[in-house]
Amino acid sequence: MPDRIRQQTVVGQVMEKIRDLIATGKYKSGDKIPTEQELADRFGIGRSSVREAIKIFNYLGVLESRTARGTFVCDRNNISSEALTWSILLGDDELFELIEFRGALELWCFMALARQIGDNPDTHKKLMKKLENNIEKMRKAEKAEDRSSLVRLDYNFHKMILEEVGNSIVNSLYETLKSFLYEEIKKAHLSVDAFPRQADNHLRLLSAIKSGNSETAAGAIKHHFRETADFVRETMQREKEL
Amino acid sequence: MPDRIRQQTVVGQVMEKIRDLIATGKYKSGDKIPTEQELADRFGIGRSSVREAIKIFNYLGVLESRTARGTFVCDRNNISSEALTWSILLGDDELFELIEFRGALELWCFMALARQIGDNPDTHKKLMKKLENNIEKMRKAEKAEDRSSLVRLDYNFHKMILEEVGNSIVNSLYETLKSFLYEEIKKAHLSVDAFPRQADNHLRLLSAIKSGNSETAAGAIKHHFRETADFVRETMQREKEL
DNA sequence: CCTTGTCGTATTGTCTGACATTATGATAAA
DNA sequence: TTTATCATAATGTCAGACAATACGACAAGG
Repeated sequence: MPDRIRQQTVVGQVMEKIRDLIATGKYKSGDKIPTEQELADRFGIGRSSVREAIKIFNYLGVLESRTARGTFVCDRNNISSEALTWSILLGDDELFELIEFRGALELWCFMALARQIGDNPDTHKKLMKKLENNIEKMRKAEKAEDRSSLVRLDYNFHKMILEEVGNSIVNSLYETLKSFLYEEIKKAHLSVDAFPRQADNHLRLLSAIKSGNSETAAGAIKHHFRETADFVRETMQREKEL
Repeated sequence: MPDRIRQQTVVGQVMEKIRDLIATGKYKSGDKIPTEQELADRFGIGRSSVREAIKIFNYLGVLESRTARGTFVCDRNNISSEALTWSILLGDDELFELIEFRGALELWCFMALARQIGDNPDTHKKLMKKLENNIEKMRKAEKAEDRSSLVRLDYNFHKMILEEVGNSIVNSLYETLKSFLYEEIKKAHLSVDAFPRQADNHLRLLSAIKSGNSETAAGAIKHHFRETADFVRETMQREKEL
């Protein structure tokens, strides 16, 4: 089946024009492009068509419109991984696939981090300190049976590691996953009597990282996620029984 | 420096509204959303504001507006690659992050697959056959110096594995990445004289999977991706020298 | 000299109403 | 049964208006 023929719309043509202006270097990072009215006049079209094109570029992080000032070409572009995010949003994926996927992201981050530490044990000292601190708080929360804090601490633990490795795409996706999983996991924690011993579990993860051996780290994170998955599975089972 | 305060614009709010409508499942893939005028009335705003929001979603491949028919929710494999294309114009950093991210997805799939085979060596026999077949074709393509085929075979090799493991999120994301990376890698292959010995490389990957040991698989895939990254880096270097 | 307040201006943000274009289905004609 | 015509509804586009606002100039006051 051939792709649907999409006749070139005015907005599409404007986008190409603007794209060319940037691609050819006519306007560079930080430059101010002509006003909407000016572009509309130059292209012989309505201002709203120009606006729609500019709006899209705004969303893509290519242009930035500032009220009363004008529209500028962005510099270091943080191209939106929104497109990737939407990909997740649009699917009616199973909870387990989300957890699996989250595991894939973390697996990679853990291994990368362990590897870096293996190469040079002096790096990431600060992070280690913060992680230890976090685990300490977990212990307190466990004692106080403060489950809400526990979930937050759990999330923070993983988030800190993700950020340290610093792939912005991975981070952005993780953030998206969070909004899906966070509530789910929180609910799970609140609904059951027992919950995993988080502090100990995370301590194991930390040791694995410190070992500087990516295989050890991989083993630990895989184990961790298998436990999480089991826990969620169990919780859902109980919910069904009600 | 604190983030710039960006006051919520009407269009931004509309986008959130629409996003919610989809996220909450009110409108699913293939559904027709209300007309622009209807949405404008419902939200108590002008039609042009609704249009701008819808336009952006159109570009991202989330919605599809058809003249005289209405606006529909896309299914997720239409997520626009064009949006990602823009990042080519931008820094090289993003490119490496994408490659890294792709590596993260594959790492997980390889390990999962190897693990499954380790647990039960009789599974996935059919896939193994197909992979061997693919490598054979690579050999021929290498002899014929048919680089275009080589890129396609490379992609297929990885795609087959991803599909076998069968996490739909991972697959969907990989598909999105493909449209973006495919061209980039193809360009790289075409522009340099030498290229890696793909058949041998992939044979190593296959053996690692067959071993049924996920650590072995992890090592192999990491090595593979380090090579790929180096190759791209090198290519870009050469391009800069021109 | 420095701060503060006021005002004009330029530009984006938004609304409205109009008309153009076109895909679809109903109806009529052959 | 096929073809032609037409009405309808929706998006596509345009023009004009006004609102909101950031910024610079300039004046007032200390």
